[in-house]
Amino acid sequence: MSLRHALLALLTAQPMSGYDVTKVFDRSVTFVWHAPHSQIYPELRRMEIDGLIVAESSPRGKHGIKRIYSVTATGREELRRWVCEQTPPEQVRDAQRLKSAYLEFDDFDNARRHFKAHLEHYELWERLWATHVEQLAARATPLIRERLARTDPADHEAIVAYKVHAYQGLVAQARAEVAWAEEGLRMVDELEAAGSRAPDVAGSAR
Amino acid sequence: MSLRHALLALLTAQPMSGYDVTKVFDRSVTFVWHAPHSQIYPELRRMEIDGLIVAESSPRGKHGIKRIYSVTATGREELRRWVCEQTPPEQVRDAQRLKSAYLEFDDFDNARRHFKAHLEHYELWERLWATHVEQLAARATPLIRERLARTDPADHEAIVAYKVHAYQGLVAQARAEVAWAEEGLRMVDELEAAGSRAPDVAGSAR
DNA sequence: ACAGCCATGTAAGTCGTTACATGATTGC
DNA sequence: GCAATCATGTAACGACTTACATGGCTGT
Repeated sequence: MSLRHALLALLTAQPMSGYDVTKVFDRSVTFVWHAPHSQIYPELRRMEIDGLIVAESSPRGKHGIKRIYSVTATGREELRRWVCEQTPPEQVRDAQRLKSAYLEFDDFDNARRHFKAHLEHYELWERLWATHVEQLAARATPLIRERLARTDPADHEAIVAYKVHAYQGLVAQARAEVAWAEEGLRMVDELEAAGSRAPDVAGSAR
Repeated sequence: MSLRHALLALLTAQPMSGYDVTKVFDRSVTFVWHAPHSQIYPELRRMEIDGLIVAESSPRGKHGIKRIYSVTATGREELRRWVCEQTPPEQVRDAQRLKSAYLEFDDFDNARRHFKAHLEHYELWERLWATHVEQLAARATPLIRERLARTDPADHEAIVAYKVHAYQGLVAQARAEVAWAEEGLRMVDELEAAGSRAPDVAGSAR
């Protein structure tokens, strides 16, 4: 149940509405966890019921209510518990890689298209994450400013260092993916040059 | 629905029982996709209903039936369709990294334990995947032998190359994770040496 | 006889995706 | 007046996890 902890972590920086959270989650580059609003709103409600957060409600129009959530002492304790706990590493489940292992069912052009898309995707994210690392290191994002403003200055160095390091990990991953896709493109060219049979039919032999 | 395609891909190498598949999935290093048997058995049944695979059944003891599944022409076509189709890259959802970004809620010793576990995990998998790459390149695993025996020799080079490349991607990922964890350990040492405050209480300031 | 692995399932519950739905405010 | 964006939800379905459950075969 990491969505809950992602939300808790975010709200320790700054009290926010559900909408603000969805923005940070799916529009900004700020996060290592994706979730759609249809998952976020109900989870915030459940967290409120469980006493991890409290909402300050104000009316919005005739019907709606706007809720600004902030983390309670219980929520803070739960976040601490989760961070301290060792969680077993996730199991591999990598559809992109799985597919790449069976490209003999596809033709060379499409295989190249496949690796090109991979390349472009990770080049983009490498840039986004790298930019975010810079901004974190410069303590320049609104969120890190808020977080630092709410914590003891003696902790600031560690708070920033941990976040910078986490995003650097994502940058490194992205670089590895870019290199892998480039290698894939070279491989397809070589296979084609070596005159491997048009693989459209490969695998259908029996 | 990639489990379905992972199963299809596997069964194109060689007809197998559900049990064999679970072995390949969770005991051997052979795969880039994890799934427990409780997910595999029902999925195989559904795939049979959908005409993607057929079972050759033989009785086992008084009650049980042993089923050996093989891929039909429809199944083969479905696999081809899936491989050719461009799938959007997965969204980030990385609990380990999320946690690492909030280690200020933990103490230095436990933060180190966290990175050590990460390091050991990926060192292990790097070895396992690297070994698998070697064995694939040497065409030495039972599964790749079977697969090659059932396909046109003109395709063998591509079939092996794609699989080798896929697993090399996992090896590269694992190396990046190892380097990241080592960097994390250095970071914690530096933070401690620099005398950042005991972070047990960090973040609880308000 | 017992251990260990072969072999196959069900069930309950959680997590996540996709689509549907509604209304308010702000700026042009 | 309209578009864009703010803001908040529900519903259905599918994917995945964890635990429970059963029985066969093989070697010692």
